[in-house]
Parts: sequence; C-alpha cells; structure tokens
Amino acid sequence: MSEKSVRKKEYILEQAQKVFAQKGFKDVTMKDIVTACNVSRGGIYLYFNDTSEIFEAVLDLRAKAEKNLFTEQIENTRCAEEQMRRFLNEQKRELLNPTDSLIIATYEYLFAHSAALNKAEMEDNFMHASGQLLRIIQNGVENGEFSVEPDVAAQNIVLLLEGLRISSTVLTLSEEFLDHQMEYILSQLTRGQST
Amino acid sequence: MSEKSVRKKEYILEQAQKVFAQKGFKDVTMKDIVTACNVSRGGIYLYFNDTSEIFEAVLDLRAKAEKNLFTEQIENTRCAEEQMRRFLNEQKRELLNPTDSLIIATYEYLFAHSAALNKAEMEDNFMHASGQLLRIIQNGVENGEFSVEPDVAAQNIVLLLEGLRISSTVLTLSEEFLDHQMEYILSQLTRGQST
Amino acid sequence: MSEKSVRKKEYILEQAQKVFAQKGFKDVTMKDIVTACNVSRGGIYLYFNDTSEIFEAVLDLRAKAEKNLFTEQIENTRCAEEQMRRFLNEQKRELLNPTDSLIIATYEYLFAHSAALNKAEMEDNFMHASGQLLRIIQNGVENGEFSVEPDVAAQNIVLLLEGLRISSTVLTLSEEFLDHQMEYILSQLTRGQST
Amino acid sequence: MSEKSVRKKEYILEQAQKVFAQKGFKDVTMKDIVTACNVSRGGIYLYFNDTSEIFEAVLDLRAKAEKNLFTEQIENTRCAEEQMRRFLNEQKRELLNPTDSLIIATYEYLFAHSAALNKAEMEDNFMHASGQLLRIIQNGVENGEFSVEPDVAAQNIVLLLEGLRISSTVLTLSEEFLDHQMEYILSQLTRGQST
DNA sequence: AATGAATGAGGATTCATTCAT
DNA sequence: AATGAATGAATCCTCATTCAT
Repeated sequence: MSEKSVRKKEYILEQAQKVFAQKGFKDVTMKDIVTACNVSRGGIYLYFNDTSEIFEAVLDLRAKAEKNLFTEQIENTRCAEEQMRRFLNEQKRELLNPTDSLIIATYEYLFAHSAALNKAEMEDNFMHASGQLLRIIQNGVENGEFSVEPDVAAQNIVLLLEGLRISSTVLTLSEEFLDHQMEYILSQLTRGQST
Repeated sequence: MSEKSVRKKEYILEQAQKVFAQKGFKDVTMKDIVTACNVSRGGIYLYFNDTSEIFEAVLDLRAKAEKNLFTEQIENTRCAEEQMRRFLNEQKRELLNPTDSLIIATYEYLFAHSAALNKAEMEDNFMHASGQLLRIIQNGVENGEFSVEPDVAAQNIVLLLEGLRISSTVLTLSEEFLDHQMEYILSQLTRGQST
Repeated sequence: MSEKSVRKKEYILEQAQKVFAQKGFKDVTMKDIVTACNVSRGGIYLYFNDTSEIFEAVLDLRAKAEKNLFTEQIENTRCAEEQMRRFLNEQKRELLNPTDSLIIATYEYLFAHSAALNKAEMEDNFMHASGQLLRIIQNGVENGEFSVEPDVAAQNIVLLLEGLRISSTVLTLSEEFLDHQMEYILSQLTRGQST
Repeated sequence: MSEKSVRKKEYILEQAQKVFAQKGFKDVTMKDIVTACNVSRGGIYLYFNDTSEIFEAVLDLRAKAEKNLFTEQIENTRCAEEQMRRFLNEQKRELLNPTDSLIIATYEYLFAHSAALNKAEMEDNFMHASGQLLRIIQNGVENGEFSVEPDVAAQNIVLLLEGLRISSTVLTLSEEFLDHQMEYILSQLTRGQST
C-alpha cells in the first residue's frame, strides 16, 4: 500500500470514528461512512469490506493512542494515592466529554458479534484493562496507603467506570456528581487506615 | 380491545422480549417480531406501530413485574445488612442468567432515541432506581450498621451493577467473581465499623 | 332491503360524498369511507363492493336532487334573458362554494374507467346536460331576445361552465370575476341585438 | 451529473409523460415508471424522489417546448383575426389528439397538492396563460377588428379551452364540433362589427 | 346484519455491492 | 486507484378483502 493510501485510510478512520461516536455501531451504514469521508460509494471497498472491519480498525487506532497516553500520565509519581487521583481525573475528563465516546458502539459491536467472539479472550482483555489499576493498587497496599484485596478492588473500579461510561450515553453526569464518586472510590481504598 | 386481543398482545410482548434479549434493539425488525409471534406481516400493526412501541411496552411489562418482586423479597427484615444481602443476591441471580437481559437493547434504544428524550427525566429515573437501595442504606446508617454517605454509596452501587450488567453481555461472569464483588460492596458499607 | 338498511345506505352516501369532494376519487379508500361513516371495516361490503360503486351511487343521488332543483328554479318565467340569468346565478352560487364540488372526483372516476365507458352514451349525457340550456336559448331566439346558433351557443356555455368548475378546484374564483364572465355570456347571446 | 445521466433523465421523462397521459397522476406508482423506462426498482431514485417530482419535471419540459412553439407559430402576422385563427387551430390540433394530454394528470396533481400550493401564485399563472391571448385580442381591438372587453374575453376563451380539454378526456370531440366552437369564438370577438 | 381481527398482496424506499469506465 | 451509476434484496407499511363470531 502506498504512503498516500495509508494516509487516506487513516483519514477514513478518523471520520468513521465520529460517525460511530454519534450513531453507535449498528445504525452506521457504508453510505454513512462514505458520506462522512471523501470517498466514492465504491471506493471505500478498496480499504474496507464492511462496517465491522472499519470499526475494528478504529478501535485498534484508539488502543494505540491510549496506551501511550496512559503510561505517560501516571508513572511519574511514587505515591499510590496520587497515581490513583491522576488516573481517576483522566477518567473524569473523558466522562465529561461523552461526545466522542465509542462505548455504545463498542457494546453494540461486541454484542452483535458475540457468537463469533472468544469469551476467554475477552476476559483476558478485561483483566488487562484492570492491569494498570491493579499495579497502582498493589503499590498502595505495599506502601501501606491502601488496605484492600487488590484484584477485587481493581475489578470493582473498572466495573464502576464502565457503569459510568455507559450511563453517560444517556444521562448528563455533572462534574460534582463525578467528584463525589471519585472521592468515594478513594476513601474505600483507604478504609481501614484510620485504625 | 377484546379480551382475546389483550392476551394476544401480551403473547406478542413475551415473544418480542426474547427477540430483544437476543438481538438488542436496533437490529430487530418488524419482520423478526412477526416471525417470532404467530402474526401475519400486516397483523402486527393492529397492536403496535413500530419496534420502539413494542420495546417500550416490553419494558413497561417488566417494570411492573419487577416492582412486585422487589418489595416482596426485601421488606421482611429489619437488619440492613440482611436486606442488602438479599438485594445483592437477587442482582447476582439475574447477572448469572444473561440470556434474557435487556440491558443492551435498553441502551441501544435509549441512545437511538436520545435526541427525543428528556435528560432531566432520565436522571430522575436514575435517582428512583437507586431509591430502594438508598432506603436500605439509610436504615443501615441509622442503625449504626453502615457508615457511609448514603446518596453517594447508593449511586455507587447502582453504577457498579450497571457496569456488571453491561459487561455480562460480553463476558461470562463466574459466580465466584460476583461473590467477590458483592462481598466487597458490603465490606465497603461497613468500613468504619471496626473502630 | 329493510327500511333501516335504506336509511343507513343513504347515510353512507352522504358521508362518502364529503370524502370524495375532499380527496377526489382515486385517493379514496374503502378505509376512508368506513372511517367517515359509522360502519365497520367489513360492514361496508354489505352495501357496496368498492369505491366505484359508492361513487356511482353518490352521483345518482346528486342527479336526482339536482333535477328537482333545476326545473323548479327556472320554469316560472317567460323572459329568456331572465331565465338565463337565473340559471347562471345558480351556477355562480355553486362555483363560489367549491368545497362540496365533485368535479375532480367525477373526472378522475370517468378517466379511470374510460376503457369501460361507452363514449356514445357519454356524448348523449353531454347533450342532455346542455338540453335545459338549449331550451332556454331556443326560447330566446324565438322571442327575438337572442340571436345565436342555439346548439353551438348552448354547448359553448356548457363547456365554459365546465372550464370554470374545473378551474375552481385549483383557483379561488372571486365573485367579481364570475360576474364579468356571466355578463359576457349574456352579452354574447344578444350580440346582434343592437342592429 | 454526467452527460449520459442527463440523457437518461430525459429519457425517463419522455416515458413518464406517456404513463401520466395514460393513467393520470394519482394512479401512477414509481413501479409504473420504472417499468416504462429501463431502470431498476431502486435506480429511479438516482434521478427522482417521488412521482410528484417526476411530474413537475415533465411539466417543465413541456412548458419549455410549448413556449417555443407558441411564439413561432403566431407572431408572423399582423392581422389579429388571422393570429386568432392560428392560435385556435393549434388548440384544435391538440384537442383532436387527446392521447398525450396531461390535463387530467395536471388537475389530479394540482388538486392533490392544493394544500401545499400558493393560490395567489396559481392565479398569476392563469393570468399569464391568458396573456398571449390577451395581446392578440388587444391588437384586434386597437385595429378595430374586435370589439370586446379584452381581459374578460381572453379569460373566457382560456376557460372555454379548459372546458374542452377536460371534456376531451371523456368525450370524443369531433373535428366538426370543434370547428363550430372555434367559429363561435371568433364571431363573438367581432360581434359589434356588423353595425 | 354487523363486527373487527387477520391475512397477504403491492408499492415505497434504502443500501450493500458490483462493474464499466 | 477511483468513480458513481446501476441492480436487486430486504424492509416497511397500508389496504382490500375474507371470515369466524
């Protein structure tokens, strides 16, 4: 694939991402994407065969971008609570900007393809997703900052965030509301500390 | 509407519910529902005008059924922790049986109609959903069983459950996994108790 | 057919007439008529088999009513010009009230059935329609009031009126406009008179 | 739109015109037109969105063609009576060939859309239609050939022609019959001349 | 006589996908 | 590589008409 092709492909993915954020996955047609990009009706097939392929590529692109962001934002501190605060703040920032969230699209996609999906692999993914968090919490426990079962706590937070993300597609979550929840999470991690 | 019609309508809703549980909301066509029931192509329009109307009716039916179940299961005890356990057990039971969950369908429906929806009203609904829980937690706080901010804790649990429900469409949640989370929730409510 | 049936049938025709006046012929469905009357979906078939039959019956009913009106209004004068004025006034009155005109419906009906129609018979009808007029004009010619070729003049007036009727479905004809035309017609009949 | 597209569009309009002439407006379906042209079920939508749009385009096409014809046929003479004869002959020619008349279709279309139409604008159109005629008659009056009120006479002739056109959809008008009417019109214009 | 539930045919419309250019 | 015209499948939805009650 020529360099020009690569750039065009990336452009398509950028535009497609917006479409998926706005309409979810199932309602998006090839026509929608063709309209959003600068491609002809037939031209899109030179790059992708259907909306699933496009969506997968969008997710891949995002995953790469996020990975970089993630490590960079957090690693530069020793204090687990501080790391946790940064992490939660990052989440909060995203939750306050639901316009470009792919959460609904992602669930629609996964659910639509659930027959074809490897559940074991998905669980692995879930564990990975909580991996970052797990490390922070383990740090905290080792430091004596936190006193929880690290696995369970990390999963708990991941699930809560998922609940927030999915709710944000339908509700308007205020910053105040999110602050309360974030504080609650932190206070839970340190609960036994007072003794 | 004759009595027979009423029964047929209910039958349609039962069958439709299965379809929505299996395919979500957006992918369901009038034809799907027609095929699942014993109705002709045009016959369904005697009862409903489109899939949205059917889905709304399915949700209404569910809401009624759940309301009864809820009060009955929980009210017969004074101990807040016991009430909480019963509530969580009920949630666990549902989470282990994701085949007939409408969670994906519900989010697809809400998201697809989000332009037409009243966000303020939706937030009210959310608050109500946590209302039951809120009362249990307030009881617990008054009893001295729990020591949390009731509002925030109730919302936290609702969101976590939402996270579990939506995740269950894509992952297989083991009973063990759920038990850990449920215990974690309970332990959080009683955190300061040890002192 | 029982007396009650006869009355119901007439009631149906009355209501149907309004429907045809409003929608023309082709757009009217059995459902429209059923909705406009107090009859059940299937019940209408006890009286009529399709919209054509209903429309034909409506026209028959009208024809009867008009015939009575016509003779009654005009015959009581000897002066041809006065008769003519009365006739034209009656036409004017109808043209100013186009809401219950069946002209469009009639042409739609005739055109839709033109294959099945006997053209010769239709021409007879046309001649009949001008018959009344013809007699008045012949009177006038014999009196020396008018000086025209009676056949041609009568047909001319019938055609002009048809033009007015059909135009009135689409334009709003003012009373003033109609007065000018009516005067013009009259002046034509008497044209040679000045000599 | 490519040149080929333009030609195809014109081809569609030609074929559609025949369909409208035969069936009127309301009975014509997209399927009818698709069948009459060489287009697939969905293909027609590349050119037009519904039958109204097609019919409007057909009328536009006609209007252009007629405008040319009109001026060309008439302007080359000074004598108003001669101009009038040519004009009426042209009308006669069309009336004798009712197979490709769009009159019924036009009234069905106008009537069906009457709610959406601007009546004032329609009246303007009507006045314009009589404009050509009006000029001829004014010429004649100035020449001393005719002695009538030009406005009223022009409108009278337009309405008569409309009556003839609409009647021709249902009756077979003989050439003789038309000749009589045409002569009658002309004689009316010159009525006072004898003095 | 009368009802109205039910059926199925028919037409509208939108898209994924192909293909000639 | 790229275009966009064209096709045909799939769905939606409305009615005429039938039929059990």
